[in-house]
Amino acid sequence: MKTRTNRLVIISQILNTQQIKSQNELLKKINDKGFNCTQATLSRDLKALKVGKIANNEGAYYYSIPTAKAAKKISDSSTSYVHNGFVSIDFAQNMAIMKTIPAYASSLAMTIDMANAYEIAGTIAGDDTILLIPRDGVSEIDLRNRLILIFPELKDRIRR
Amino acid sequence: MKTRTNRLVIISQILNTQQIKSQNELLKKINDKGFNCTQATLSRDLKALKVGKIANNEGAYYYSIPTAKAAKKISDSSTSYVHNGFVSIDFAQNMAIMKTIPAYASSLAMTIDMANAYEIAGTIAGDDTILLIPRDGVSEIDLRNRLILIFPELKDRIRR
DNA sequence: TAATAAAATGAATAAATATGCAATTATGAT
DNA sequence: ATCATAATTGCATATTTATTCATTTTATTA
Repeated sequence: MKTRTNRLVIISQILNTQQIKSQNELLKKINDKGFNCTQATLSRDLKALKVGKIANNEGAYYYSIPTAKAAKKISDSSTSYVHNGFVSIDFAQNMAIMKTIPAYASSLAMTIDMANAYEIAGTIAGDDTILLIPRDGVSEIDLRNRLILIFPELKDRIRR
Repeated sequence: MKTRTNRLVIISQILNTQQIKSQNELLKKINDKGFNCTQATLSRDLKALKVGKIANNEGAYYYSIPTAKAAKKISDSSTSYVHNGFVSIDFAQNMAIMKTIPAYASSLAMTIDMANAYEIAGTIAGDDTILLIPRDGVSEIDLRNRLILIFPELKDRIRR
């Protein structure tokens, strides 16, 4: 049976696995799967799914379903952040840049400093950002693992 | 002086602070600021900035500038660097991390400091790395454009 | 089940966005 | 400076997406 809900499911599957760049392109794929509908319906479907249109590296635009990642970000900022204000962590140029809830950076940085972790040469905290400077020779993985030791609850949030 | 780069800066400022839902809406704001251009130009500008259109919680669509996190490495460290030691630049968590030829970081950072760029709150230079800290509210695009103003020869290496 | 309300859809079209082309302006090289 | 090349832009229009209105399908209630 080909109900609207089925169609929405298929659409989100398609958008999660392919870079679709127009509704007509999507329409063809949807028709191939046995749904017959028109562009007008797809326009409404995409709105219902809150699908956005964003650019990839090459600058080509494609439809994008709000990802689990984005959803997570939203839930992070509203409710379920961990106790110390941790929001996210990024690695660049062999440093770690940790984002926190506004105003939480210095207390979180202090917690890190007090752990006396060998891997961490020092920290610089702003309002909602901490820069973690690893010692020479310390890899990103080493740093991640150390942070997980300090904050076990980060385990599921720190890996890609 | 109202150059294209100026316009791009203003556009990104607007998009970072307001939820703009159509190019005509943006066109009015841009015109108010003294730029006169047409919708066609804005269409091209948005593409150049890789602006996407995404839904907010209520399901209304608005333009969105890609975040620093989503932006990826934009320079190629294998090609020849420019005269002042610049090698590459990366953006993360709304900061810029600039790599230079070894020992060139502090002199390059000094050049940046002397430009007295509003967008840049400060710099920290190591041996071959400079951390550029933007002022609150300054976007990655603002920073890129400012750096291009300081070092015109970066133009092709700093923007996609 | 029949009657009624709500939701979903297509066809046509409005609205929004992108683009081909020609003109203009900026950039570089000699 | 002068010429050549590349970048930027507006206009007109093509392409893409959203919406109105009428109709059909699905759900709800008596």
